[in-house]
Amino acid sequence: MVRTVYCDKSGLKKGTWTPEEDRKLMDYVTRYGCWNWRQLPRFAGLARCGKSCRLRWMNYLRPNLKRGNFTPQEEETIIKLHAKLGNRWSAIAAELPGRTDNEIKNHWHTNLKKRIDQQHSATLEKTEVFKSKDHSQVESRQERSDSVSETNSTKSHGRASTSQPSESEFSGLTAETTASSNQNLVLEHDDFANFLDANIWTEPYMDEFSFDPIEIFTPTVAEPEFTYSAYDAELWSENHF
DNA sequence: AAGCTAATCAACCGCGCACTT
DNA sequence: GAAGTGCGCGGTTGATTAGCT
Repeated sequence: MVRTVYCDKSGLKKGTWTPEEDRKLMDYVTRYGCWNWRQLPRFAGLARCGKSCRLRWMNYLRPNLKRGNFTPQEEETIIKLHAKLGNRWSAIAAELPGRTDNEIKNHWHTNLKKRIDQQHSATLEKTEVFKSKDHSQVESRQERSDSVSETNSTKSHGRASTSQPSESEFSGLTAETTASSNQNLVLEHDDFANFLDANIWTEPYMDEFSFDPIEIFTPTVAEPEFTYSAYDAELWSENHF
């Protein structure tokens, strides 16, 4: 899962990082901090571009990074935040200590997105089933109504057989139907509402692009600037090398 | 065992923003 | 105000692994 090492035109190394490079970067950042990513590789003795160093540090070498599988709680948080914030991975990562934006982004694209899509299509399917079921009831109701009023009017024919029942058709139906005859329909409405409630991700997901980022994005308390002692570095190195 | 496909994830690339000169 | 520089972010790529036929 790593890119082969190669050098670009300017002689800068690209591709996977070697343990030696990691150690150099770790040592340097631990000792001097990341005062200038562009200059850093030169001083750290690395034939890498600053961007690459920054990325490696942020996504892999930075201490307090969690490795391994995402917990269900973390996944839940990601889904919620994604519904709220969209693809603002860094903002999402800020809410998940120890996780990087890259890691979250990868996890989203490889796992969570599919899951959400499945839920989304299941919701649509159920909605369609509900609509067609409801529609057929409207139609049968309309037919009965039509048959009654057939002698009085012939102009209303055909309307009920057109695609979707309108809102007025629904409200008319509620007003017209007796308690006993519409009981099933009411229950189904409730079931549908319950289904939507139970399917807690549906709404925010579908509403993803209609949020007001300024209104809903509540900045969290910034984490204190990372301070890293030589002892920590040693301890970390022991565990990782 | 071999070949193929899908999944995973580290790393690269390009763009935009903020800051400095 | 324009140009230059650095950084951060999000999208994309591609090598490797896992799973299936």
